[in-house]
Amino acid sequence: MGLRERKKLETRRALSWAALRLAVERGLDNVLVEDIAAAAGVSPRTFNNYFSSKAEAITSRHVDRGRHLAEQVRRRPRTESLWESILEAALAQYDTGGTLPDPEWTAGVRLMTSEPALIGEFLRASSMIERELAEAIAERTRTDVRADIYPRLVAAAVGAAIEVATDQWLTADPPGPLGDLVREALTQVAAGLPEPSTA
Amino acid sequence: MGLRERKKLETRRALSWAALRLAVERGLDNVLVEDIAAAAGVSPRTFNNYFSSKAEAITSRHVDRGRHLAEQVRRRPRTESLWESILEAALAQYDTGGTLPDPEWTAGVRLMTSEPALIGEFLRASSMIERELAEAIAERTRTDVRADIYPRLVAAAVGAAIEVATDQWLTADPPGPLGDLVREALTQVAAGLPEPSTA
DNA sequence: CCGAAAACTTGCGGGTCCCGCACCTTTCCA
DNA sequence: TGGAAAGGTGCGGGACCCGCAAGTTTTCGG
Repeated sequence: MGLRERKKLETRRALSWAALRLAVERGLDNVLVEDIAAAAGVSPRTFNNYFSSKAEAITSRHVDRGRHLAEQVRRRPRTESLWESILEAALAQYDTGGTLPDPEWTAGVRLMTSEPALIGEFLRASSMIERELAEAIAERTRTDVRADIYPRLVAAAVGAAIEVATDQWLTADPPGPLGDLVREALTQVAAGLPEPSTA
Repeated sequence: MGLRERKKLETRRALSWAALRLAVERGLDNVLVEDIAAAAGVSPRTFNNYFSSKAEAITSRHVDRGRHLAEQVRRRPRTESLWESILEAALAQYDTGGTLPDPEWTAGVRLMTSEPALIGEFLRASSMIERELAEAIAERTRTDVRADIYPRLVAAAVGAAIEVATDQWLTADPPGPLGDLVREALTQVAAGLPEPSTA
């Protein structure tokens, strides 16, 4: 990888990181593009060469994380069933086993899901991720992303499960382990979300 | 309902309708807030008293449609299972039985899901709808939207299924009946999305 | 029916955003 | 090593969105 591309990636990371950090610190409305650019050591004009909006810069790291999940699903051994692979890949990312998740990530998600101006872009990012996840699933199941409804359906359902689990975790009063919630959500989805018996 | 509220609702409808129509006709970038306001017979400033952005105005009708779905789930007879109710409510909205769906709606969805500046707001709107749907499901299943993961999980899964079905329908080359796709998607989700046997 | 209060509309002004364009600097590669 | 390609920057402008302070319409109690 040449110097050129390395610098670009570095600048991109610096910008998205600065955007997220500043927005968490002061609130989105108190952060100008100018501030983000300054914090990353580039001109304001350059900011918009990398991201087309503040929101996109902030959600950029969320996208990276999601890509990682799709990648992991792809790497899982074929001896597993699809749902086993998905569950394991998801847990590898969300089950922190005892310790708390990265506080920076927590603050980021909390910001993106609460600030009205960010929610849309956040969901859009999730949607992009689901597209990649669908590709991975299509590969695994030998289905066709364009012709078959199946891979996108699974990807969307998985995305929904993780989203709900995360949201529940963020608002739960005594915050239990996030991994457990993700497992619970995915298991229920894979079981067809049977109506709870009103015993 | 007083004269005041009636007029307000009328203005709101006029604005969102004008926004959608103009955007479909000329493309989003060739429509100014000024144009929308003019088409609805109010001042530009008034536009932003009703909607906080062009995107919100356009997606407003999508929200209305979604609310209707949640409402219908609520009204279904309790003799049905939850999934029966959901399926019937969804089909009542999406199965046009033979005839083609409202071309205005089709154009609207196509616009909202293709124009980058609208996708975020579109998903945000869907998310709002899912929240209401979750309430309806919680009511039906005597679960708690805040404490239990179940109702939101179902709502999100249903939203995902409808979204995928719609998207598939929009891009399918010989466009089959939308109702069939929605039925198929919801049925698969309710069955736990079993991995297709690689027969 | 009336008059004040409440609600809505509108114009103005300003801060911000985002992009096209042209110019300059840096990196690449033959 | 020198031209080509790509990235960074400043300028300028169109558009957006909101606060504010009138002005106007609807409401409602007496």
